[in-house]
Amino acid sequence: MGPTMPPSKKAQSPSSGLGATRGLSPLYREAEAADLSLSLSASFSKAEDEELTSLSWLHESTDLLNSFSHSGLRSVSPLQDPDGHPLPPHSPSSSSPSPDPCDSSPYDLATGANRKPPYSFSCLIFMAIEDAPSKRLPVKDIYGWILEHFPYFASAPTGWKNSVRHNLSLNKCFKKVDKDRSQSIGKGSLWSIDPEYRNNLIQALKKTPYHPYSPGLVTPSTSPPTSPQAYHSPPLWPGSPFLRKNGGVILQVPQGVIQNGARIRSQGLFPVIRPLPICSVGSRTTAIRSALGDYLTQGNIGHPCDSPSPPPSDDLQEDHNYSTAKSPSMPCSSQGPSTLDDDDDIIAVEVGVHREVKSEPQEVPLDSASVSFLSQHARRRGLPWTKNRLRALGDTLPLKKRRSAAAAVEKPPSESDDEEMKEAAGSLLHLAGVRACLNNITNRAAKAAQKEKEQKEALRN
DNA sequence: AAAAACATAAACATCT
DNA sequence: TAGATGTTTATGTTTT
Repeated sequence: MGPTMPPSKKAQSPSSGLGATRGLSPLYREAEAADLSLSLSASFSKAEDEELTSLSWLHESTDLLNSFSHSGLRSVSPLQDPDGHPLPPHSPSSSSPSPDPCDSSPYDLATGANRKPPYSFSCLIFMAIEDAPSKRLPVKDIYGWILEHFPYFASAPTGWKNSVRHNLSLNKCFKKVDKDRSQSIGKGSLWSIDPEYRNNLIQALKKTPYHPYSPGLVTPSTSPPTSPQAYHSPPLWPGSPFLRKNGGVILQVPQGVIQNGARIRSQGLFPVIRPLPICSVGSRTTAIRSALGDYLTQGNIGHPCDSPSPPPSDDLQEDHNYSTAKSPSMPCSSQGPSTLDDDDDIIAVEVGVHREVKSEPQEVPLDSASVSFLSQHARRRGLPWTKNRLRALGDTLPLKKRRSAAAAVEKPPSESDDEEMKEAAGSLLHLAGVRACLNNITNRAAKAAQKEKEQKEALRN
């Protein structure tokens, strides 16, 4: 970027973070996937092969489904081992011989306060601002919010404040609000979230393994989103206005509890921070996510984006300030600039299964999150073509001017939500069908067993 | 290996 | 003037 940049270093894309803290998600994701990802899909295929003659696979699968949905639901609830026994928050001395990916976390689950939170500064700032009633905060209050929710920073080196300011300045997701001189708040300005980039911040939070945006953290809403905006930018974290308006909030963490370095408050906007996934549970969930994901992808859900047409970019970092420009609208996205990647696919399945399991198939509520997630399930990563294009454009402009310049080449969102709603509904219903089928067979098996038992008893008598 | 994402440090300007 | 705030540059680390 800078003209003085060493040639060996690529023009720095000093994107202030939009993504989750690195190093966590990929590690545990991989390990999870490697663990039980085969078990469910294997079960499904086994069913086909054996023509349902054996029911062992079924119980296996059903258990997995249940545990998956439950683990998704009770994201802050007691973690369980594969047998359903509660696990301590973090057990490095786990008997598992294989390396535990969770151990690689820089996070201290036991105290939460000693280690750096698994959120990038941009996520922290975002949460702070979103937590403010007026959705705008002076830096000082952003400091305060971070300190209040992440005690780690109380004893952290003072540089973090510099990083916060650095992020505010450089991340175009954050916008300085012109301060009314009459209502001066003292030094500095108020900072707010640029609505254009809000979705991207949400996506960034989603990429954090413990993000409070996870649909798994919330109860399914029983009514559809009330505003069109909700379809595009569903604020799904517990306590969000959206949720408050549409349903309940699952909060199972006592007030004041510190988890993942976050001080949990029941009334806060981001009161729930997902605990670091314990692998025995996490691997299950990923297994199911993976298996169901494959299942859904194999022609069970058609999506316009599955066609050979160029896949949309879902690079969240396209919204970074320094040299990149706002990410473009996606031809198949109803969610604004960014689309979903594999992580989001995971969430999509999580939502679907969770809802399906919790309610009758016909009662599956379709909120914006599940709609978007499911509809984009099979989407694949695309080349961030606009990123390069816009970067080339932006590099020649002063920092803040790049934003407007980039915006000038933006295209408005074009995809209708209806199509995705239909697909999502199909996906959910399909999941519901899978589950119903499983239940059906389970019931029949149980009945058969019962009958057999009764016959034996009758014979004995 | 290169690129990208993110963190951190620091210099400097501006404002209160 | 001091300190807070805001901007920018430089560079290191880690992940993709």
